[in-house]
Amino acid sequence: MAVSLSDIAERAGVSVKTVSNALHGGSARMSDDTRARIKGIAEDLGYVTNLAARGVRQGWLPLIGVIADELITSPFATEIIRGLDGAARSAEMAVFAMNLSGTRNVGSVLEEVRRFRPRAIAFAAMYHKTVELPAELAKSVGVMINCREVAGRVASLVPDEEGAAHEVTRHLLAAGRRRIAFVNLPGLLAGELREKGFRNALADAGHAPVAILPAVRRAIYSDRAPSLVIDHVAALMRRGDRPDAILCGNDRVAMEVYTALRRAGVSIPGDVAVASFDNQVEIASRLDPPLTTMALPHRAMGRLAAEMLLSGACSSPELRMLPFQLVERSSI
Amino acid sequence: MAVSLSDIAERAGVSVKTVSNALHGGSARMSDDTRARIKGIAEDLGYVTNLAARGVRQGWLPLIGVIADELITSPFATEIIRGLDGAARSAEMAVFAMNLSGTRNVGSVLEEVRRFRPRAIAFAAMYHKTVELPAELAKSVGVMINCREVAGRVASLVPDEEGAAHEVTRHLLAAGRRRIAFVNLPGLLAGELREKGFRNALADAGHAPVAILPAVRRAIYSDRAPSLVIDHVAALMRRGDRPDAILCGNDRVAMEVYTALRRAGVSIPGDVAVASFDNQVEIASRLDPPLTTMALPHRAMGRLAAEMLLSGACSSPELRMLPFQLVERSSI
DNA sequence: TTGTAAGCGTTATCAC
DNA sequence: GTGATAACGCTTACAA
Repeated sequence: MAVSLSDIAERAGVSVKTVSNALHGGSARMSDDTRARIKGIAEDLGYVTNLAARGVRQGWLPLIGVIADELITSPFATEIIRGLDGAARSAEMAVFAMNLSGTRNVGSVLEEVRRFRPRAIAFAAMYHKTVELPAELAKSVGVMINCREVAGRVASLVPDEEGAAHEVTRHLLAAGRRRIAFVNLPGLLAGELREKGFRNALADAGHAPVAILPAVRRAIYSDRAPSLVIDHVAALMRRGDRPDAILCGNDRVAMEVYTALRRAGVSIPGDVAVASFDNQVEIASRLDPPLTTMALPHRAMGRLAAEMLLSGACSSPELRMLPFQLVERSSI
Repeated sequence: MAVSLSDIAERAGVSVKTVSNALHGGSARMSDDTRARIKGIAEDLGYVTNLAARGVRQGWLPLIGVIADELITSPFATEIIRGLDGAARSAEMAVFAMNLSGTRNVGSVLEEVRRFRPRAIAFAAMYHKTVELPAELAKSVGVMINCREVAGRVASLVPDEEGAAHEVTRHLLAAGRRRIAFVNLPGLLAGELREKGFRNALADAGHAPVAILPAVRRAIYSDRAPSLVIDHVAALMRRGDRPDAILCGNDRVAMEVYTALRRAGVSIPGDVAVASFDNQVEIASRLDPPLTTMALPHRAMGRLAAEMLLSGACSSPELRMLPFQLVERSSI
């Protein structure tokens, strides 16, 4: 069994409480001498605080529980954890992530997390979406990250998709592009909002989109089959009014758009500028040419979530939209 | 404060112990009637087991602590967690990951993890590497995942880089390729071992490599600058004895090799076959043509690690190498 | 089958 | 400044 306060107390010839004060009681008044001596003994013995014991006493463990709606598999999704972790650490807390995979429902995972008596609980989605949380569960969750609770019972942090689309579209316009097409993600909330922002930005500038195409996600077919994006873009480039810029629903779509443009003998950005969303660095920085894209505010969402949870600022169930950041590379 | 066993006991008119038996004492003998009644009350009251309290009693929390040497940022690295998580869950345990980022050293993170009194601790590296663990820390760590402890004091699980390279090279040879070049990762253990397997496979078949080039990692320069891989491969293709296959150090290198080949007007796999390592799906499946690559055994390492930790089979500090899996797409 | 008492390591209360 | 003592919620040992 690990060394405990009483082991130290015995060795130091003082009471347990004194040891506790010396090691953990920040401002408890005691002689510097005693304190130093006790700390020395603790060090010698290899004492490590038992947070479980402290947890019984206090009613909670210094943990921020995170329920992730899918296995945290996408590279930028881990940025959410990174943000949470940084902010949590400042408060001497740790992040405890639990994945909601397969058939497990939110209720059972939430209970699993609650068994550990975390100080606060967040719910994080891997893709921006709407989530339905049963009323009794909503009470345990302090903040929703990258998703919105349908009933609006829980504070939510989401990326400002519409604003980002507006911004990147303005950027394309500022670069002199006028005939802009949008190859969108089908059936995703993010895609819907991005499209809205795109349309608004064009309308504000007095232009009309050349085309808005739904991208067919390769995953629907197979890992190996070519996606329909290629055909769509090929058709687009055969039109008389071919675009001079293509905005893509995300970086993965952009990767396929690049393939299509290449096959059509179109140069980027000479003939057609390309821009996108997500800043999935592995892809965006290695495409040829490197892709200009709007970076998702995942880290910021994580950090803000932790700050809200720990400061108890999650009382009002407001929806906060965080801005993307434009990452300029050379595809425009 | 949350509802406890005594709340249930009071309501049920029985002792705390009886409630404990009813809810947690799997085979404890008691009337089905009482048990059902108690469970009903627990349900009504919304009872959630307090693992912190149980932990004080037992001396440990049902956690597998994982110390990750870098922020878990690479998409396949999360597979390690996934593997651990699956196996841990079978044993009613949870995985508790702690990142070793920035200036924090292993000792302090290890202590941070130990404060939570996990049942077992694993150390996971994001890239296959050699790790030096101070002797006193090595004792707390049960297994090393994706890395090897220099002193050989701790059981280690690593990918069989050499075997994978041997296998994929044989695969290229079986496809009729004879003039194979290798664009390697510089300064990485994985690259070194992969190169060794590559050389051996060619030697076994009585061939010699056309060229072995160190890839210069783009990250060393900047997110936006082109990598030297492009120049290297261009030079390679201008040679009289140009290769009919290129094996790449990993999928990201392959992505740049694709760019270089494309610029050189070389078709894949018609003129040159390409194969690689990692199976970073986002990239490999979306390249044009989709990339044949050896998938890292991250999930298997995670699962095996958890099984070893929980069965106490980590006593012998042996090094186990797990096989990659060939994922055939259409670049060969 | 159920109850009682003790103990896990910590912190809080209050007395000295 | 320091020390008893109780308490947190749970499990174990033992008694009924």
